[in-house]
Amino acid sequence: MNQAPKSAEMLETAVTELSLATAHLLRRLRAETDSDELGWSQLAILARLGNDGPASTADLARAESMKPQSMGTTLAMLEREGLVERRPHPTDGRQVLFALTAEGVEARRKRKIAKHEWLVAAMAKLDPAEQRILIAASALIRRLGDS
Amino acid sequence: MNQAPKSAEMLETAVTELSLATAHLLRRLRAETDSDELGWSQLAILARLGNDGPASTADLARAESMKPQSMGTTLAMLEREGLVERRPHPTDGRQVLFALTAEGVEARRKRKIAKHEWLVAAMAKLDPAEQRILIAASALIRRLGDS
DNA sequence: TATTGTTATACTCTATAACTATA
DNA sequence: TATAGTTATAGAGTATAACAATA
Repeated sequence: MNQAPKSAEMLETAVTELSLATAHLLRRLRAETDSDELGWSQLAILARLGNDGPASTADLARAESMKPQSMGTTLAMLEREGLVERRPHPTDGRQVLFALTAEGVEARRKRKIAKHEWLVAAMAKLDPAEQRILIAASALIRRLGDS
Repeated sequence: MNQAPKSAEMLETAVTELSLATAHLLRRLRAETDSDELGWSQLAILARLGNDGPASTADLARAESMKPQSMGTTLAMLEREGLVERRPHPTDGRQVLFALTAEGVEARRKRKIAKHEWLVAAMAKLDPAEQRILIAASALIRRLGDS
């Protein structure tokens, strides 16, 4: 008996645990958060535009596993709040590039703090080894989502 | 420079990564799943009733970080599908206990497999050390959600 | 013909509010 | 008066369908 998952059944158990636990964490996090904050996909869009620069609706939809129509709706909200702005694509007249506004840069910095306050406090209570596991797992979870 | 988070800022970064990555994974998982499956909270309810036995609406709501009204609605759906059944509480006439039906036991076994098929495949591609990190992290994430 | 984006509509999940019944 | 549950309504987030513009 070693620590590695050995069978499809063990992987299935692990996957069930992972998905139910993460679903619960996100529900909890929403319950603990003041509701006029930005949603997860909205924060993800700000992060992506901040890190990678301007991007089109279709690019962002692919990156965040959403349909382009849904991404369009979400971008329209962020635009209405003044956090992103439209730019014409230099060569392709169909595309619209979205970029962070100055206000969007500021929102990215500030508003994610409110959203995460509860989780920061909860994570601060873990010991350093446990925190390291979660940090390593975050990178793996991102890879799974992107794969 | 060691591996442990040392400041509030490092914890904030870690928390942002964790929440955005998990939110993306759950979106992706939904996109990859045939849509007539059970939702996450529905699967969580079946798991909890299967592991811990019958429970009331209020108990389940607390356990899954939902409002009792929302839990009531969700339980009503599961009842309509024949997966859970009502029982009177032995001593408290206000409470209703919910329990898995035989069909619910079966659903718990079968339908979560369909829901998780994609993630099992993705996780199977990780190496054993990475799988172990995710398994350890799942338990921590559950603790964070319950805390 | 394929791709990008928009608009309209609908569905899922969860919340809030108002109510009834029991403790 | 406090707690458990129900019903009605609303909101966020995302999907599908139908369409227009550009490649």
